[in-house]
Amino acid sequence: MTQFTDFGLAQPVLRALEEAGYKSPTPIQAQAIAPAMQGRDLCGIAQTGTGKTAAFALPILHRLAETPRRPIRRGCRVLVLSPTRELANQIAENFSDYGKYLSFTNTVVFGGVTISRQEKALANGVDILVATPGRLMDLIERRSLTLEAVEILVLDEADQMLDLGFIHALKRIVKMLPKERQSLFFSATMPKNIASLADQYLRDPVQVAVTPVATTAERVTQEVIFAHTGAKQALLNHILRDPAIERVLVFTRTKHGADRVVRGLEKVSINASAIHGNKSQPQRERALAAFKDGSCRVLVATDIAARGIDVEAVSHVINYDLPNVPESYVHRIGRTARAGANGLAISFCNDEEKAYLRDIERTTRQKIPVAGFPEGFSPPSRQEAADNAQAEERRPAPNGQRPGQRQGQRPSSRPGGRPGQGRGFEGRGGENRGGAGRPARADGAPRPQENRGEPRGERRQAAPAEHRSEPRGERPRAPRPQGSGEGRAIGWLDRGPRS
DNA sequence: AAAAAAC
Repeated sequence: MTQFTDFGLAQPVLRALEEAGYKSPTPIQAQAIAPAMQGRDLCGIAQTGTGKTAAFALPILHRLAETPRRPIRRGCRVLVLSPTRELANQIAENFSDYGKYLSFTNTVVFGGVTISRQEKALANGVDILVATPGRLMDLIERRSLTLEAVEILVLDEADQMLDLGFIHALKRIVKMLPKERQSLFFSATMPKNIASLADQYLRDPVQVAVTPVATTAERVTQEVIFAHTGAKQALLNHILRDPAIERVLVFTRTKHGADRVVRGLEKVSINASAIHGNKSQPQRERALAAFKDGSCRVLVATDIAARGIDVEAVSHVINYDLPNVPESYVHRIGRTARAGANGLAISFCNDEEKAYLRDIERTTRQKIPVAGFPEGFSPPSRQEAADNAQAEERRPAPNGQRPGQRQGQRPSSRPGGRPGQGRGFEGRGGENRGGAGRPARADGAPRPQENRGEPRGERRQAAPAEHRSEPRGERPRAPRPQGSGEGRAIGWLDRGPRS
């Protein structure tokens, strides 16, 4: 069996790996590290959770260590592009971890936080820059960043980047890169548009594939519970009353849905926070940090967190809404059962979602066992649920607003409702600082206030499939978080003397 | 259709 020591990685990299307790590479690492170390281009098909980040971070650190040189002013030697801010942060943390015994500078830039600190961080150049496309373009247009000296390009989650409409930004970015460079592409799936992009940008790439598309993670026990829309919240509240569920990720289909679920949980005194694209960056960071450090056991998320968010010891994933894209289901449940742990994925399915369920089962080529309601749970009738929803609409919110009333014309610009502060002028900045001032708890987090006015009447529809009810299997105990959970603060890798 | 992403 291959060990990390077999690759001939630079000693400081090996030392960091050893300290982290990593001995043998995952399949993607086993295939990707050697060619990437040699400077080959790479096209990797791998889902998150396969050890993809280390698969490119380790050889990149090795190559930097082999050819130490000072980055040019406002330039970077390695550019890593990520579709979401959280993933960008995480990639940068990984570089910091694996590179802790090297003296490279590593910074991350993304939107939603003040730009001036990022500009300062780039002024003297950095070795490794992790970025989301929008802020990257912004920095380039401001002449705070140049890509003329990039030696290695990494495109992470390429398929999601394209889904999110980053193709134009991507093309502009790649045009600015030197022709002579190493390019590493990673994608969970390889649809035609990604394949042609790879064709265009990669030179004689090594193809690496480790997981067939839409393979659900092993060790994730899956089940589906049929519940009409009005019963879902009560069902969730009931399930989460079990204190054995220590860290649970709840997925909703919409941003409003996420906020609504959080409010529903809070009504029964279950502390939860939401993470989605309408939240300010500080709110997003607070929510994720509180979830990671255990001060908040329930994180309600849109698909922003479906990919790439690597939180240890997520014991349960609950699909409050089924995703209409089967791949999304795979990514979501892949958030649990990570690092050798077991996990349980429970999906709520209403009449309208039964079609999605069939799609998911077809794509993953497996039937998801149907579970009945948990013991002691009786769902509200559709009528009751509709009445409750109506009452909820009439009930004034604590801030004096009625649910459904908009905060302003552009609710997303001031998601937390902090008067007088735009989202770009608070928080700790996007660069890789020591994390000073990052609140450890979500306690002070502003409550979501974007409400919605959509009536909650149940749209009835003929129930197509009759699914057999099965007894609920034994639930896995939530694994205890290892160490601090949050990990150490992201730090600058202080530039030491160069050899 | 919704998701995220720059200001």
